Amino acid sequence: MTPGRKEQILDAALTLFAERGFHGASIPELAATAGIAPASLYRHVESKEQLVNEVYRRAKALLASALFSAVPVDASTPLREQFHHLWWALVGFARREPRAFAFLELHHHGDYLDAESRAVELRVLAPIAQVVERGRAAGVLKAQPAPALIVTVWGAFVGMVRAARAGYFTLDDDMCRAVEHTTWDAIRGSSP
Amino acid sequence: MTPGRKEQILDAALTLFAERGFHGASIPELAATAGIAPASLYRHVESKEQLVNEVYRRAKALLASALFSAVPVDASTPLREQFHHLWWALVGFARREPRAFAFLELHHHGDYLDAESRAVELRVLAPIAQVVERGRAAGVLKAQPAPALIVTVWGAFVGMVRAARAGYFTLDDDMCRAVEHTTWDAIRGSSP
Amino acid sequence: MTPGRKEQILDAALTLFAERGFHGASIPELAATAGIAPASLYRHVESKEQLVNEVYRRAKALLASALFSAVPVDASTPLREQFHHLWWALVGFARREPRAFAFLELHHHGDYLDAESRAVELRVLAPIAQVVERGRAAGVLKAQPAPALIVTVWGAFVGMVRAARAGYFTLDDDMCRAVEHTTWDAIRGSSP
Amino acid sequence: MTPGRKEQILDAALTLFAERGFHGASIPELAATAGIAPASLYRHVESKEQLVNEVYRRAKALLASALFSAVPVDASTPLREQFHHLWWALVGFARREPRAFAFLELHHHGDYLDAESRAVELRVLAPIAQVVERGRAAGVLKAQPAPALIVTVWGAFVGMVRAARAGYFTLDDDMCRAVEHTTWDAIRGSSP
DNA sequence: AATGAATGAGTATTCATTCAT
DNA sequence: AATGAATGAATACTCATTCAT
Repeated sequence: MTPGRKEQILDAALTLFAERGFHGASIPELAATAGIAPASLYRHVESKEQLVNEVYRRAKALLASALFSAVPVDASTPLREQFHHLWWALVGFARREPRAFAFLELHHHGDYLDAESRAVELRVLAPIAQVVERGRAAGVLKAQPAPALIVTVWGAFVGMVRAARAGYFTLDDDMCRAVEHTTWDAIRGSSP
Repeated sequence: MTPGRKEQILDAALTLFAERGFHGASIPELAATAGIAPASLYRHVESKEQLVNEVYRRAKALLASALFSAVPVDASTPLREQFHHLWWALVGFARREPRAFAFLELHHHGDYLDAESRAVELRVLAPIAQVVERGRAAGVLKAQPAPALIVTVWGAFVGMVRAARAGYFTLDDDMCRAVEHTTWDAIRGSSP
Repeated sequence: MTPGRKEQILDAALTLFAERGFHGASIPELAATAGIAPASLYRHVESKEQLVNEVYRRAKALLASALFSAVPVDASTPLREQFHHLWWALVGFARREPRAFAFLELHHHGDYLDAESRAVELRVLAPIAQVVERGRAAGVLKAQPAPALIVTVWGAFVGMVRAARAGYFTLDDDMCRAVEHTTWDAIRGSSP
Repeated sequence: MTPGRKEQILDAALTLFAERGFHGASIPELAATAGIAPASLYRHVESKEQLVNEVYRRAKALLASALFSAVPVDASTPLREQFHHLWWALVGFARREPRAFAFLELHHHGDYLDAESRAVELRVLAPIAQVVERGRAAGVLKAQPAPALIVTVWGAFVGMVRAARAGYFTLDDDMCRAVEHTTWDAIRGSSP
């Protein structure tokens, strides 16, 4: 009946799983956070495992759409600019959906994730990989293996968000710009 | 009597906690992995919480010693060289103690960590911070805020190790060298 | 649903706690006696400690009501008659609720009793104390300190019930009358 | 070796069993209180059950000897005087061995007591019964059934000690005398 | 659609006891 | 004689899940 019930459940699950992990969040807690009885939860969800997987796919989809929307259809856009779009798309995501971001970080492993959930993993980095490949081909990026470049970008970004969440600093524009700068220098080629 | 009992337990705990997290690893499993009965575990450990904390402190100590040993006493060493030492000390640690590395990544949050365990957190990054500060002062590194530089280095490193663990590539010398390269370019100053 | 569930549990607890004491009665036993699964017990009770305390308060309330109902509102009733009422009210209680009586005897100490439970203790002897005080004031009872009189009455009564329970005799009217007689002589003044 | 070892154990057991009951006192606690290791306890004692039984018999023996010594060999002693001896022998025991007294009260039931322990029960009240019987025969005591008289005396005494232990008053000479007085009046015949 | 009641399987932890030293 | 180490069985309690209503 209540149209948002499922939404409430997924939202509660996102929060609790992100905070305490899969095994640390119990069904009674999840139900209580969602404002319903434990038994009622099973009207909307098949099992705890199915629930994490659903949350996982949602979070990934959110991240993926943030990323895809950042890569311009027009391939002629200068790479530096593309990188800039990508970077701030990521920042936007981390700011808008901090719980989803934290959840994804904590759950990209785990026996409880099914095959389909794991599959999403790779697809998500595709936009980054695509930009990188194009840049390498055009000689604008370093000649290093693509994975080295990707890992540097993604790692620096995650490190920045984590540090902010841990309280070392706030995720303000200045900081994001600073790390965008270091990260771009990390991957760009040496030619002017 | 068996001198290695405690060691066995801490070892088993390191493995299981790293693989499944605190709540995902049960006492029966921990005991079985250590090759003893659940009840026997309590002759060596006060509680499950005390056990994670002990494992946590050990892992941090291992990481800390790897880092400290990498910073040369002689401050006149060129910074690029210092960075090189640091980088490969980290690589050495991640290779030698992959479980400790994974454990630390997964457990730097968590209600079950006591005050003392959390305190170690900051002390560990001190050597990196120290090198970075010196470099900034000398104009060898970028003028960006130190945290931005540190986060880039540490993030890229963690990203690399994680990606390797996830199976995207192996943590071989070539890959480590490649990311060392990108990372150095990320933080070094623009002067020749 | 089953409306008597809680009742069944409290009843089972009364029996087992009275027979074996708090530590001697286990949750599985309590649940089995109540005809439910151990886990189900916790839908009705918060913890074992809360359960004893609930049983304790119920038993005390039963005893208290038996006693209060025995003291006539009309203070002009001759004291011998009042004592008679009191005595047979006690006998009635011990006969009707032998388990409650046994339980109270065994549990008026114990760390597991909370502050509120202990508080009931004193209130219960109030009716006896009241009768005794009135009698002393009127010179119908001995001039001995009230506690000496109260303790004699209550002690003789408890002794009688205990001996009956131990099988030395049955708690029949003759025996109760006999001890009523001795006890009255114990406290009554020497005047005709 | 240490000659008093067994004594220490029995003493610790007396204390703990009296305070917390059989099931409430654990072997580790008993051993700790006795100042030895749990395993060492089993050098001196066969099992926890055997230990309670041993403590039980000791306590009963202590009480029995207090009572027996109070009944004068000379049967011609006036009964009031004999009662007086008996009463103060009991008082002496309750004061000298408060733990033994408390222990006996708490443990005269219990599955863990073996046949022999239970047997002691009856023998102990024999001296009281003997005095009572003699008094009834001589017409100095009430004509009520002997058990009624015994139960009154013993019950009032136990009630007094319990109340003192519960903190309602101290077991001083005045109080003991007062209750001796009420109790004697309870059982003595009506003749001058 | 929602839930109170119920429970088998599991949780961390303790206990009484044995045994090698 | 004494004990550290070990453990099977038990303890109080929680969980994920089902089902009747």
